[in-house]
Amino acid sequence: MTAETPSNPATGDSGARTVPTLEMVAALAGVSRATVSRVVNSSPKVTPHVVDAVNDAIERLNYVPNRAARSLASRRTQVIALVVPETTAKLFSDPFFATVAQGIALYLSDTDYTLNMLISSEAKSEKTRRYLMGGNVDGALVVSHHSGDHSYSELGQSLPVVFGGRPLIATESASYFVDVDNAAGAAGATAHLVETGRRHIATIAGPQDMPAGLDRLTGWRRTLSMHGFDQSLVELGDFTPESGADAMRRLLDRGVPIDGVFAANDQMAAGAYSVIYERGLSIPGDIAMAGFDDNYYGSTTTPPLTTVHQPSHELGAKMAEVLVALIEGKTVEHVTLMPTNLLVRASTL
Amino acid sequence: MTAETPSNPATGDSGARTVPTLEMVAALAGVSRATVSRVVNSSPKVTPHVVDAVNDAIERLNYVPNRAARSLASRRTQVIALVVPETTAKLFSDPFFATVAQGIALYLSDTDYTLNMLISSEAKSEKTRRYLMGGNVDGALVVSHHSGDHSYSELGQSLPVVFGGRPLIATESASYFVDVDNAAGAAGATAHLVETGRRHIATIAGPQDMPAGLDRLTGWRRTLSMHGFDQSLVELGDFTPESGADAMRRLLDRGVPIDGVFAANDQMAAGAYSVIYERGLSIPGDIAMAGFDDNYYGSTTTPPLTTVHQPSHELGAKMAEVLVALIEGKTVEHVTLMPTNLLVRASTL
DNA sequence: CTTGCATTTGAGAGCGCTCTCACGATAGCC
DNA sequence: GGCTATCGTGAGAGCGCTCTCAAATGCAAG
Repeated sequence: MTAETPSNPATGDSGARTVPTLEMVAALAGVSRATVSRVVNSSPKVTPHVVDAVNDAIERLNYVPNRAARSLASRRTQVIALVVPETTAKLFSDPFFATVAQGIALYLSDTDYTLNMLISSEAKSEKTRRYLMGGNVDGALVVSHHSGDHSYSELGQSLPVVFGGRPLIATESASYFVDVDNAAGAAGATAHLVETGRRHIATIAGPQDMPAGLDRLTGWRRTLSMHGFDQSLVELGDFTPESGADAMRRLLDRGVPIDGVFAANDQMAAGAYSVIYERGLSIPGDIAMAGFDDNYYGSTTTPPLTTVHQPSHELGAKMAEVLVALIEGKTVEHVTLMPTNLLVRASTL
Repeated sequence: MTAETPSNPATGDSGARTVPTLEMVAALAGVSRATVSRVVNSSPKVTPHVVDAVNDAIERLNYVPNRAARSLASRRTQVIALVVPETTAKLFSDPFFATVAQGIALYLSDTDYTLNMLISSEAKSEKTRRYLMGGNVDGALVVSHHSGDHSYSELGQSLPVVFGGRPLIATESASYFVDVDNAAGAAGATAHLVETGRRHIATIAGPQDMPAGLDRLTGWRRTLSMHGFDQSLVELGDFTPESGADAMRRLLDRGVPIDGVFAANDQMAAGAYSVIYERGLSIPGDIAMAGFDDNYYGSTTTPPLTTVHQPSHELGAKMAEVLVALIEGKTVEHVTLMPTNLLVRASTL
């Protein structure tokens, strides 16, 4: 309405609405700063009657603790960094990642921690590292699809760090991570295929240099070996629909019977669909299909794809939970695997 | 490797790796604290030779300014909040939103500002408001699909706030927002249909209580009226594929000639596709289709959908840019519209 | 009624930084 | 050469909070 000054209250112009301080609350409540501090931090040793008086003053002044001052004095920042390597950020539109981030944010909104999201490009990784090490955060969460981004793994030695997704090489024993139980999910999906009567079950596996690709293949093998079935029907893809189609083509070209396929993700399964139809085969009549991820690709195929749902939201929440526990000095498991659940749809009858 | 203590350096146990302070840098460089501060903040009035000495000391100690102390002393937090109403967060997997967030983060990574992401549920909106007003952030960005979430609009009076997406009622003159130029994008897509020879152009509009729905319809009208074409071929949808299919069905049931359709988003366009094929019509032979959003739905149809691409990444960056300008006391436009660009694909020849 | 102990409260010293102000040094001027 | 500007630098006072430590209070026991 007026000029452009009111839009910048930081300047402290106009009414000079001073933000209330601990001091002011103390004065109003007729106690000392220390006591107010105790109430604010819910220390047990304060007389109930005093607590009320202080809370009343806080309410009246609409007091909010100043984070900076608190953190300076307590040497705790109450800030958690969410580090997103830029390579992953490119895939930010990836629903999986976005949902993980959401889970993290939601979990933290119930705590006193604040989420600091930072995208670290290759070029500025040194800046990021410095920021993290400079005592500006209490801990860090690193979410990444690429295990190569574990250049941040060394961070774990001087700052609590929790990774989303397990590193390819688990030798970095000092680090903490939360991941989806890929192997169990894949084993479950494969078991479901077996239960529906399939006996010649192939898999379109993911890249074997990615934990998700590796573990899902392992899960498939686990179920097959449990039943003594043939484990030779493996073709690799790179998680794209095209690679799924190619892999399916190679599988069918083998000329051996195939009545079920477990694809390591929904994209590849969707790719496989087109090839199956090309060959005049039906789903699930001739071949039952199961995928992994539970995303748009699987839900829009005809018939809808049976798939392994990942608890991405819960994964994020768990990451945050583990980190907070770590920061607060509790002992926690280095590895946490989140259970998946099978979403049975028409592609497996 | 050892116990679980080393994983929590915050405790300050073990080697007690003290974080270097300004004081230490000053001592090492043989100058006063004030001078180091000047160098760190690149004040112009420091002798070059001294600057070097200080930078040298900073390098040697691996010094990083303590954010809390700095913010306490300067009364600036260098923190920008990204407020995501929970209703929007539910749609976090929405690529549009995720990309906007990414644009914001990326822009800020080049500044001295830090991004604080917070999801505010209805229940905790008071907590969020307090946090924002409590001097913990220098400004806030509010991203939301629902104009109803502008309960945060009042924030603008005491804190610099920039909204992503324009509010439905623009009377809140004091607020700043950045939006995609929906009307221009829609007008452009429609103009493209005209250019390819279409004369009977319908539209599947979005909800008229959402700015995006409203403005895209306006854009369609603008182009048609410019050419003196019939503007009666309007059916409303709610941005879902199903609603698009229904709207298309209603349009075709009118029994009047239609040779082009502008759908207010790709999802509805995809829904319309199925109905068009059901009726034995071809795309673009009988009917040319254009959408809006440029997402997965449009790119996977057959033929691929001509659509309006939104600069979501740039939108986020612009929001951050406007907010930073605002914080720094500069005068900026209240309204910023980001240009869209038309992605011509096979659905319009 | 005094002594001792537990428990609540207050005083005060920082946390690491910014920023005002005053100082000494250099430069420019008549 | 003495005078006033100009400039770079340092001293020191906080910013709002936490936390230690001591004082004050209350209460049970002697």
